[in-house]
Amino acid sequence: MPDPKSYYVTTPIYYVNDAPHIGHAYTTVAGDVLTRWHRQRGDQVWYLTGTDEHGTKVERAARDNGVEPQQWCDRLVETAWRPVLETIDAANDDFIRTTSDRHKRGVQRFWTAVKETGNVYEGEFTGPYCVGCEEFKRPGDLIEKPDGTRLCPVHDKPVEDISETNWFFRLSAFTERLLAHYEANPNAVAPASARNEVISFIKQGLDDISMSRSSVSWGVQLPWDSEQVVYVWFDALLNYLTAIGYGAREGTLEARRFDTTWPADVHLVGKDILRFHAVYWPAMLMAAGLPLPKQVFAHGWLLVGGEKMSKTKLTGIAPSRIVDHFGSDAFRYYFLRAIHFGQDGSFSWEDMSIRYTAELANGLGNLASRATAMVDRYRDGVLPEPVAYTNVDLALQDSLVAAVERADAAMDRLDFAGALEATKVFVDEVNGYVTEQQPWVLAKDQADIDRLSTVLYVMCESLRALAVLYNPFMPKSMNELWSRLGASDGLGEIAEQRIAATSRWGQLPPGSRVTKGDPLFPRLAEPTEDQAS
RNA sequence: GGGGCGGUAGCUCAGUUGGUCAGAGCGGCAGACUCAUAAUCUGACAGGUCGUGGGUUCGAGUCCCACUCGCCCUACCA
Repeated sequence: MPDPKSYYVTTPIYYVNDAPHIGHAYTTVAGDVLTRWHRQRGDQVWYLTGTDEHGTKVERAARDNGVEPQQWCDRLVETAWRPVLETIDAANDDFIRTTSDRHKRGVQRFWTAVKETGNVYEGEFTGPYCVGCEEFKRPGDLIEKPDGTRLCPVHDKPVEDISETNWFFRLSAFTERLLAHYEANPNAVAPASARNEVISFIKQGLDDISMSRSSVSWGVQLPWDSEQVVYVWFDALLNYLTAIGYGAREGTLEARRFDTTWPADVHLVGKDILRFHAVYWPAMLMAAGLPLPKQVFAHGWLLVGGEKMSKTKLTGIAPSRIVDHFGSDAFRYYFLRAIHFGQDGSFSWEDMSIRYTAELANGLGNLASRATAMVDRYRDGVLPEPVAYTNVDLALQDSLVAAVERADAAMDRLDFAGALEATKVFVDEVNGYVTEQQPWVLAKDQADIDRLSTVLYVMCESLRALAVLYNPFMPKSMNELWSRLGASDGLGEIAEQRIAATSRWGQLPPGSRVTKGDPLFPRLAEPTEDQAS
């Protein structure tokens, strides 16, 4: 029997030379939540992230610091990039580095194969070149003087048009096929705004694009031309293939992985690199005769003070700054809850603080406290058996069914905010239920003992479902909640709970040991000026 | 220059194919309650000429045109 196809999600590989900021973490968290959700659907999942390590900037930075580029990359990966994954609690299955042997081999195989199809040819590249930067500039970056001369924005000196002999990828040959692909697969680029942008770009007509550089040395050498390296994008994009065993010998474990993993189900990308993923990348795959990714999803920017974060403006915020204060779960929750995936969203400490307090501390966390404290106080921590469900109880169960359906449907659209909204509605309903049923009043009258049992059970069983639904978003605290409910004895690990079964009522076994503890999401002091600056 | 997206209550934003669509959350105001993290719940409370100006239509945040403001892409920053 063939292995099932894995649900394969990727993040962009991050450029090592940048300092990791919450924008990078945002993408990684989204992929992590998505894959955890799919694991709880029972899917086979493969989640990939990694680093992009080639190019002039890296080489120059290494030399400036007096080390070899490889050492420079090793250091950045180990001290900066891998730790971020820990910080945000990402459970990626693999981490690909473009300087790894498996990647470089794969890149060379890929381009050799494409060259054999006739889609790579030798040509002349001409562009504005800045001697100071030692690199070609993008025409749009140049400062145009009234007399027509163009200046490098960095060195404020005139650029000159320089030609070099490069190898070109015959992108133009794929224009029609790309359009046909996107017409036949409207979800292949999402959201709709991104699709529009891609399609109108393709319709303008595509030019062949240079896929090698002779002026750069820190890169993957062309197998057929030792003077040139692969242009970084046409090296970097291939990580999605090389990481899962592209080009491995048939019969090997790697080859099997490739067969059961490719094509990717979702490439998560920032909207700035949409074109590479939705135009060049599928064209490359077409040239190589490989299946196309099912979807490229372009998310928006995190804005700070209304502006895109940037290193040069020093508005980049390290994930640990936020995680140290709020914790990784709140980090994961906040960015996916407050911002509609696909759109830009503003981050501010104040907004995060407000939402944390309202939704996690006062909403979900407090609900958990009320439930566990009452079972502890009224029943010595032993979950009672429900006696008779009233219409109110049954209505709440219906609400749960609706919440699970809404959340699961939202996740299909990568609508994280929608999934969290649907779940939060249920939290509010349970809080309302508790207030109306007044178990503290029932506890005062022996005649209400059965009713109290039922209400307490409904509260805890509701929390059981909430823990499952929130687990992909907030694995640490939901695991804690799971154990406070005493759920693992009867139900097993929380990560093993299936989304589809979440709304089936009555899973938490009566008799479970319920324990109260410190608040799941303690109220926090306002972030200090120092933290917020 | 070309292309794309956005401008809806004080704040952050939802609003499928045009007709209870003028909404949610937060904040504000009023009340209830005390199990809980000074948390929770209720309100048939307050708050918007849905960027501007035209147009199509019996009827438009919702379609068309123009304008304006903001953001993004246009060969290596999520």
